[in-house]
Amino acid sequence: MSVRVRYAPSPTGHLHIGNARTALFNYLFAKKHQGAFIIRIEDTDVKRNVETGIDNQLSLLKWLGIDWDESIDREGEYGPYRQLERLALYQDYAQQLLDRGLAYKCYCSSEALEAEREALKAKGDDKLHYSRKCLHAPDQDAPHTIRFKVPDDVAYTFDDVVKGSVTFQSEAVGDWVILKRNGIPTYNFACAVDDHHMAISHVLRGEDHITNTPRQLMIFDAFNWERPQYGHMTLIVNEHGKKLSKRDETIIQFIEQYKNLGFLPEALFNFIALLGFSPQSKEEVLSREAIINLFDENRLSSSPATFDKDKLAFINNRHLKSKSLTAIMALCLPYLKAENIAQHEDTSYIESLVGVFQDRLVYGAQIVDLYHDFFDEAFELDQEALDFLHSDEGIVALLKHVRDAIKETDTFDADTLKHIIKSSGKATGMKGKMLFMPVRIAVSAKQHGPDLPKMMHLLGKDRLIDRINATLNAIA
RNA sequence: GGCCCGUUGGAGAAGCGGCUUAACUCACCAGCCUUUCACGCUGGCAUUCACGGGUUCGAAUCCCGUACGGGUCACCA
Repeated sequence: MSVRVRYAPSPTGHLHIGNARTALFNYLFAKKHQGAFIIRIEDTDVKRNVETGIDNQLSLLKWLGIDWDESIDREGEYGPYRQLERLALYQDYAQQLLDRGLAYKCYCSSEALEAEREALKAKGDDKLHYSRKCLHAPDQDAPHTIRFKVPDDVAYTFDDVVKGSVTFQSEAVGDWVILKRNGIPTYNFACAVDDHHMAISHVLRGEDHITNTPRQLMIFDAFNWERPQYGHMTLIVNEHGKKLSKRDETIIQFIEQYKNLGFLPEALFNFIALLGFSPQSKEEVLSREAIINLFDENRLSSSPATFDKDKLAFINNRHLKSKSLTAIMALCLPYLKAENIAQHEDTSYIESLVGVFQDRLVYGAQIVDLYHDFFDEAFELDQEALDFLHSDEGIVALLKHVRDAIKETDTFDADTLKHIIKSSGKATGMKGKMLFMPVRIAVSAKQHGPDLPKMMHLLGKDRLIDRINATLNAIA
């Protein structure tokens, strides 16, 4: 049987990191097994469908570098790929179950069901299952749902690709709705019918779906269809071990936000691939090709994957470093323009600026923060900096020498500035750290930063002189 | 509460009964390099795998129990 996997998003909003991960692993699985990757749109919750939801998600998947073989924009022989266009199919199967006595019509109102559940809860009942009140109800011409009649005493066992053997007893599941009052199937029913009809061989999805699996198996068994193989990928959790919630503001969770911040798609691809999967490799910074080659579903982790922001930063930084200066300039330019820090014409300025920060840049938009950190007018020496400046008698003379040399120079570039620092050192007897560090502090107020002469060049002559004077005043 | 799943260093994470005196990565620290900073390179960083029992010649690895954490129980997907 050929490998066919699917990613089944609902068009309810933006591409979440967890969904991107599901899509990515299915894509990798298909690549590895020379199978087909299908995207099926699960739009059965008509109230929540968002008009542009799907186009937006698909374009972001493409941006990440995830491609598919069949979907709404690439019809294969298993279409349509949108569930609302397949309603007749589900209705037909629901009718078959009805005819065979494996399902029944339920005339209970939502309110009545809600009350029933509340009552059970109040009684302390563990199961909260539907009472089967309508199991033998006479056929009526009234609005109804169709419920699947869950068989008694059946153990649903499946060999999960990541969890191993998992069993659910049928008693754990109440008679569940397969067709809603509006004639649209519920998720579990549509999903099972489509997985069969689209010849899906493997279902890789998040662990939050694991309790849905017995319901879907019931449908496969009822029609005697061959079950696909399931694999439930571990949840992505935050640093406190909680499932990533879309409301959690401490973690950026939507792919679009990363794109807007100037993260690299290949870095995100890399990072997401490491969420619940660990390649047999000493290296964690990997290209898409390397990840495709290294992917192995047997190395999917069964313990929760922690979303590690530091790791993301590291990975993106490393991918960024391997880029050409031109590429990084292109990445940073929009942010610099938006802040009026630079314009298209200033290529040599942008080149110097980006070049100076290239090593430490984590994402494109960060260039603005780095710029402000080092070039803003605000210039304040903290206690640690002052202590350092007071640590040697010769520092005042050194700074004065540097300042005067800057004043007098006609050429103003990084090489000249480097030369000025060196000759000031010679003239005042300062060297090594005691030469560079006072100058660094006097022009940036910081003890860490980019290459000193280059940074000084970017600061400009006037600002250098002002800052050195301010420093001299501060330590006088 | 029922049912499912998980628990390895400051952080991520390998390991699937002897090759583990627990890989690799991040962070951190030290040294080298650079007349500074950063990059880079080298080295250091868990006598121990939630806890308690058991199986075994041998357990982080298997079994049972406890604790803790999480997921799920819709006419949502």
